[in-house]
Amino acid sequence: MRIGELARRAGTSTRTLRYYEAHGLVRPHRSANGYRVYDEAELRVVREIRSLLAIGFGLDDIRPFVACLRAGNDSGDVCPDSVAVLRRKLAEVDDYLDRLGDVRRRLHDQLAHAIIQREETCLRTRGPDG
Amino acid sequence: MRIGELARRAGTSTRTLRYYEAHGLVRPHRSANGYRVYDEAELRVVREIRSLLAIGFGLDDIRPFVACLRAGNDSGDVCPDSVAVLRRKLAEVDDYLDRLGDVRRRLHDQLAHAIIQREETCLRTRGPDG
DNA sequence: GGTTGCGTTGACGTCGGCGGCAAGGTTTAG
DNA sequence: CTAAACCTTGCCGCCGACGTCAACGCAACC
Repeated sequence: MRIGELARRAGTSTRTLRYYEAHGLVRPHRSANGYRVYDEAELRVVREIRSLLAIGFGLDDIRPFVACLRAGNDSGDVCPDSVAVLRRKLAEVDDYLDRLGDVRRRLHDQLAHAIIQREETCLRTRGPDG
Repeated sequence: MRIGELARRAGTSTRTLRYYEAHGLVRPHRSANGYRVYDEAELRVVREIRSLLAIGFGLDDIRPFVACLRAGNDSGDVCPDSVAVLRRKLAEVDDYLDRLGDVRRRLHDQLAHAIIQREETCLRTRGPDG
């Protein structure tokens, strides 16, 4: 399979596949004319990469998952390094959820306060009877 | 007040203040020698900017709040444009919280699955008695 | 043999909020 | 007089996952 077909089947671009390769995540062979040739298993790899990117992983975080797949496992998740990353990411997400919750509260309060202020201004401007 | 003093009092850098100015958020006068001169009210403005940046606003989002302060209001929140931004941001944060919750669940499930897989592998390798 | 559609490498652009440096001018303190 | 501490403008660097050319080679079809 060449780069165009893999890109289509993985739902991405050739640029992206070359980018992953440059970062050591995908490993094609080369045909006589220099074209990249991917074997079937790489589709799985690319899908794993895309899936993890989609939930906020960086390419560096993803490397252990790819290695895990390449080691012959059914899932990229089951190797110790992958599990370590999953744990770390879960902690990060929990942290971020906390902070985002704080932000939400602050936004909510600011909004409530702003609306009350506007109502009071409105009353002062137009008299207590509205 | 010149740029260095404002930077110190606002807890930021001169580079940052020039950046805000380039983006139309802060408006110093100029003294005869070309130095930026800020009046006292700008400290309030810069603090508003920093506060909103800290909770994830972009400079474009912040512009209405600055205008609101400059219009003489005690708070940058009370003007219609600011309220609109607050509403929009609250909605964005809610969306993001939802998606992050989904991500959290997926991470949690993946982690649980990975650990179960590892235990099973362990049992198969070392026999049912551990 | 010309066109079309693959492939290759290389390099620059994107977004946003700055950091940091260069190369100067100004002011103040000693 | 000089050094230090301010200030000015301008421009490149950063991060990360690519998009988007440019300029070329290879393959296949009519």
